[in-house]
Amino acid sequence: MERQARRQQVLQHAKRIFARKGYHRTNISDIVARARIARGTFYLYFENKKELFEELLEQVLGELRLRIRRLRIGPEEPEPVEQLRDNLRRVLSFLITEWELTDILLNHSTGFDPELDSRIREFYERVADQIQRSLDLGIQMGLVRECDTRAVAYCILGGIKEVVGQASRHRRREIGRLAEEILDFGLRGVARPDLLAGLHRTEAVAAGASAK
Amino acid sequence: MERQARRQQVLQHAKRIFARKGYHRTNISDIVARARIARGTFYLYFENKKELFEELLEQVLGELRLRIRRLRIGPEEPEPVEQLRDNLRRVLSFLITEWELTDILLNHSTGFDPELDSRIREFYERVADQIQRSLDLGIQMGLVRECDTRAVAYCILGGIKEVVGQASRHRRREIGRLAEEILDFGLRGVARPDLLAGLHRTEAVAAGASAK
Amino acid sequence: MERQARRQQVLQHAKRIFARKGYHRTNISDIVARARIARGTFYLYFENKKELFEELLEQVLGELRLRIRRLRIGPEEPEPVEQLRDNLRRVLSFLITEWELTDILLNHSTGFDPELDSRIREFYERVADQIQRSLDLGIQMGLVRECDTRAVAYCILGGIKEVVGQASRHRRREIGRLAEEILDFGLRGVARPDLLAGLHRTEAVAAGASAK
Amino acid sequence: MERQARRQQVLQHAKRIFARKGYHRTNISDIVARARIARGTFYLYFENKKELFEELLEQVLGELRLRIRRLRIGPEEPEPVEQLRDNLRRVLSFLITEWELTDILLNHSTGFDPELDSRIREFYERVADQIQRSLDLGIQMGLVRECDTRAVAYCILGGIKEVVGQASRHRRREIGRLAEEILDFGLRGVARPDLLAGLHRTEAVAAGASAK
DNA sequence: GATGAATGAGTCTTCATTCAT
DNA sequence: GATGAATGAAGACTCATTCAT
Repeated sequence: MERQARRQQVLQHAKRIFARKGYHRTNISDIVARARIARGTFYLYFENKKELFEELLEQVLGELRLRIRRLRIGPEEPEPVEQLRDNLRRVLSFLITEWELTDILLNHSTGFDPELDSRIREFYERVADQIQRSLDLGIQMGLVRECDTRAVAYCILGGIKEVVGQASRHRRREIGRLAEEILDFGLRGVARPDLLAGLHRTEAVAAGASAK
Repeated sequence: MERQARRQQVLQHAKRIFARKGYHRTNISDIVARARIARGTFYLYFENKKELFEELLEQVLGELRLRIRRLRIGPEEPEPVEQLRDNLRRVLSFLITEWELTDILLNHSTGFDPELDSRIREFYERVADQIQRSLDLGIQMGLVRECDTRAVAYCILGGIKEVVGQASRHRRREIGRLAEEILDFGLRGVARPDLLAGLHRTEAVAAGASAK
Repeated sequence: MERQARRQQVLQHAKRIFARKGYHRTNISDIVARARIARGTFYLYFENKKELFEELLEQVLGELRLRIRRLRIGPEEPEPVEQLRDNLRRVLSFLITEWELTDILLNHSTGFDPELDSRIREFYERVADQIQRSLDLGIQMGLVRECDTRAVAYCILGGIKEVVGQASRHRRREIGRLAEEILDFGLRGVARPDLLAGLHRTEAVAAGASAK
Repeated sequence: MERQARRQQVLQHAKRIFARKGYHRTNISDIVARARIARGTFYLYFENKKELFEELLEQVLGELRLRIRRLRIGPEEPEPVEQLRDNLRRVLSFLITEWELTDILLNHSTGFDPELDSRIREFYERVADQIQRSLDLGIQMGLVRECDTRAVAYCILGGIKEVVGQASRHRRREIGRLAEEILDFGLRGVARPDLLAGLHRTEAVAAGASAK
């Protein structure tokens, strides 16, 4: 446990530096200087630089996986739109709190190790899958218009990534509003037009959705 | 002129390698081996590795700048939506043809040099600006619903990036359809709901738009 | 005394590891893990790694010194050949029992510390001296033919080292026979030819020798 | 070829240092300083330190293999003893000229790499095999007494190693005499006693041998 | 202009030893 | 006495860049 505490301490320091300088420009010297430990101490807790980095990456990916929940359908369950909103809020609030990790994930995690690259790619694929499934479901339920759900899923995923990236860069904190904005944009982008007519903002969609 | 030809030749080879291995894992040896020139020769044409990379980057950014045109409003000009569609098609067709450059831009260009990072960021900011301006204009013209145009601009930008990234990775070639899908999604996401009612797909929006 | 017991315990464990991996590839971690003590504890009992090694080395050298006795000449003393045989048996039986130490001495003790190197060299010189003295004595006594006794002493020493090395490597246990074989070979190599004529095997030499 | 020359130059310098300090205490800095090349240059010619060392080792082993020839029997061939003498002389003269390599082989080549260790062991096994075969042949021809030819082969091999080691250490140059002394000792050690009677020194043996 | 051998600063990593608890 | 976490000096290796030919 003590060991874990130490690891965490080093991880926290490393996180900051990686976020600022990226993987390659960060060297062991930077990390140990910042963490105020000796060179050798680092290697007591981590195999090497790459392992440390991977651990940070797994941290973000793990947290994100936890926060993205499948849509559940049932009488007891909240409206789909509500569930989407919750997902989005959970993800955004985590990413904006852990903006260093976000930055690492979005900007510094790619291109130096084929294995890591594919791990990240896979993660995004998984998320895109989930979005796509939701869209397909929406179509079945008559809430979503016909479209190339794969392409649209990527559009949505990309939109989220970009907004989050921007928000984390500028340390924006109005998560609620951002989530709403993204959701609104996304839902309108995919909703069946007749459900949107004459309505204003998201409530409209939600209302349309709840009209079943 | 001969000089330029030589530079281009080396750039082409480097492009491939950077796309496959990224900046750091690509070394001068790789490049000169592939370009069949001597190590020293490389430095006759390029200041250093970074300069070569920057040049490739400028190449994409330049091409993209050329292909993204401001919306022009006037009696002679095509419909705004048409102009957007043209922009999107020009960009996509370039990115998918030059998928190596796309890959470099989207996956390998960040995190190893602060200056490059900010150059890229700036480019994206500029694009986001343009999208935002279009949205603001749309609002003025009564075509676009009220929204946080900055956030939505990032959503749109991100969506395009992600779809393009996916497409370039899998060498997709159905640019026209992809452009349509993105456009459709984006327009619906921002259009005034009343303009969408009862309509199907993009033609609806276009119609609404032309109805002024 | 307790202290000595602890030292011995550690030494025994270290002995095994040194024999298997040699000085450089054996690290303190190996030793303390095997001896089930803490890293720091090691340094309570030994100055450092080198000292531990030296102690093992002194152990072999000391034992060998004890087991190699000078030839004594006198009416009460056994025949010279008998004394040689006893020396050889004592040495071989020790080396083969303590095959790890043997391995350390013969294969891993050289080349990493000038001081140790010269200590070992000196030991061998001393042994070579003793052999040479025996040969000189043999010449005086008319038992040994004229020869470069130094060179021959080295031959004998080298022969013993090699046979022992082989035997220890393969855990051979037929010490008596090996001793006999070496003795036989060595004695024949140095005996005055006229004493060997018409005789068979070592008994012959022994007989010739006892014939004075 | 130029490349080979350079390698050789570095090898020569490294040879000296390895002979003086052994493998582990020799570091790349020592070698490049001595060879007056840059750190990186070293790695243009050698994979790493170990590879360089192996090359030196292969050099000695290769040369020795060349110099140790099988006994050939036939009417045109020199006497077996003469062939042995030639082998011994060729080996000794090489080892004493290349005393650094000899030193490396005999004193510094063991215990830091399992693979190298076994390569050297194999070499010696091969030599021991050859000696043993000669002895077996000698027994068939009635020149050599019955004995444990394996053990005796090791005695002879060890004797040679020790004498050579001593000679190389003190830069002895009287190869001819040393060879004679070793040969004399060895032959007497193995010859059938009846062939030795009444004879003096090696000529006796040679004569006995040629008497068939 | 072209070449490619040479350079050496920069990094990671290991491991014997120390020392606060 | 015992512990084992921490230390940091030492050393191997890489690779962008230079320069004599």
